[in-house]
Amino acid sequence: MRLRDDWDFRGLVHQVTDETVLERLSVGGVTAYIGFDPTAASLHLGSLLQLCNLRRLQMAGNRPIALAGGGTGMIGDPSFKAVERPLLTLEQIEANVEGIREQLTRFLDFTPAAGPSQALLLNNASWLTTISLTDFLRDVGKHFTVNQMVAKDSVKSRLDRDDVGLSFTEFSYMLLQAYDFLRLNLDHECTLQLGGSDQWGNITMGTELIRKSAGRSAAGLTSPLLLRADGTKFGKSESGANIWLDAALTSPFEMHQYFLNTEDAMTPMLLRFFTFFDHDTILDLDEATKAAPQERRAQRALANAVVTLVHGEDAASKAERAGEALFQPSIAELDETTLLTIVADAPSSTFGREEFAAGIDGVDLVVRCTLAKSKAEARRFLEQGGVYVNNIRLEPDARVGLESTLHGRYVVVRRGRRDLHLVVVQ
RNA sequence: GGGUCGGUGCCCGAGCGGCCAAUGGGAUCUGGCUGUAAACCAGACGGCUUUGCCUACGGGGGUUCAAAUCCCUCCCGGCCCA
Repeated sequence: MRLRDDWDFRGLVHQVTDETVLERLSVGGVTAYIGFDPTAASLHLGSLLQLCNLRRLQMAGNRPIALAGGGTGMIGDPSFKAVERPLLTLEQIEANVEGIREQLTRFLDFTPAAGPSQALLLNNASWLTTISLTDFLRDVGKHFTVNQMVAKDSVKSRLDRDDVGLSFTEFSYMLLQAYDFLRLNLDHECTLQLGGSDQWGNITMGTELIRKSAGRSAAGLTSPLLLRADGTKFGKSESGANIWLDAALTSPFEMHQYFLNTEDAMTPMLLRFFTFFDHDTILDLDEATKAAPQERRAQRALANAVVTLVHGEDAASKAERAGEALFQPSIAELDETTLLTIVADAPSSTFGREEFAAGIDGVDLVVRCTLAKSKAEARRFLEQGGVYVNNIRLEPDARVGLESTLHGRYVVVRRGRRDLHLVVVQ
């Protein structure tokens, strides 16, 4: 399968600077890069598409470069951002880059075994923090006019607003990213930059700089922005939190559940973006959703594929089994080992046997399990019928005691559809 | 530095002396229907020792029986001028 046909099928291409890009990628031997912002110590689902794209590139015989934005992270990309962002400290950024490095290795082959398509991880701090201001203004700034910079869609909305402004610092960001591309082009023969469609403006600044200052040609390719059917941004949990790739921040179980709950309309797109299934498999799954949506075969395949990719096969099958058992009332009939496997990812807390024997008030139980932020909230959940003990709804004024324990010491407390907590009585 | 407009709960935004824990929208949460979806419907949405009390409308101070609302001052932001 040629990369070009594959990417067309999957709808991975939004814009390209020229039509030869996909052709060259299909042949192989191209060095291409994507930048990752070290705004946190872990990447989240927002970066998943770009990670997959780099992986696809490499599989087709090209060399991927993951560029950690240790230098640009100090400035902050204003593209399509509504407000100025707080600056991160150098120490924060360095720590974040370290965390991200680890995650990239799951997607890309950084070993010499990959030969000419061996992946590289670079940090733009190495050149951005050492170039002098005057050099930068002469060598980079001179090639652009403020007129064109102001006209960029990515900053236009900020300039048009009358309640917030755009600092010079953030405004300069696009020049830094352009310079990154130039450096990679000169030092690593990198001729292509990929990104989300919001990066188009920054990418073309780079290709322009390379043409003007080095007289070389370079290209850009953007992927569509991931939107949910209702137009909102993809990749946040129900509570608005990010779904992280770090298992310590988002358990494999949560991630699995997230994809399992994908609405039908989104599933075909996510299968194309985030899995490496062949086209027939994908078309079959599309068909399965139409024929028997309640079975959610496509969602299951998607969830398993993504969790396997990010956390490995073991974690994926564990997450799947946990989900199956969790929503059955038969939880009380599970043997101890199975039960513990299922709730392994859930947060847990320990209660003393004596206090538990006396019976715990429902409100206290929910608060101590951190399933509610306050007693008022806990009361609300109870009154609304949103608290379950061992999958059985807990009445508002009920107490929970030893008779509720499974195997003499476990109680599975659930808040709402899918917020779990394991109580261990000691 | 000068002028001017503004800073309200997660976000947007109304209120402009008491009827304000603060209209409305969004987000979120819980429930219902379903398929552990989507859409839709209903309810909730600062805290507590919960018919009451406490904390909150950028910070501090003041006027008043009473302030998110008036005054002073400081901080922060937008725009214009220098």
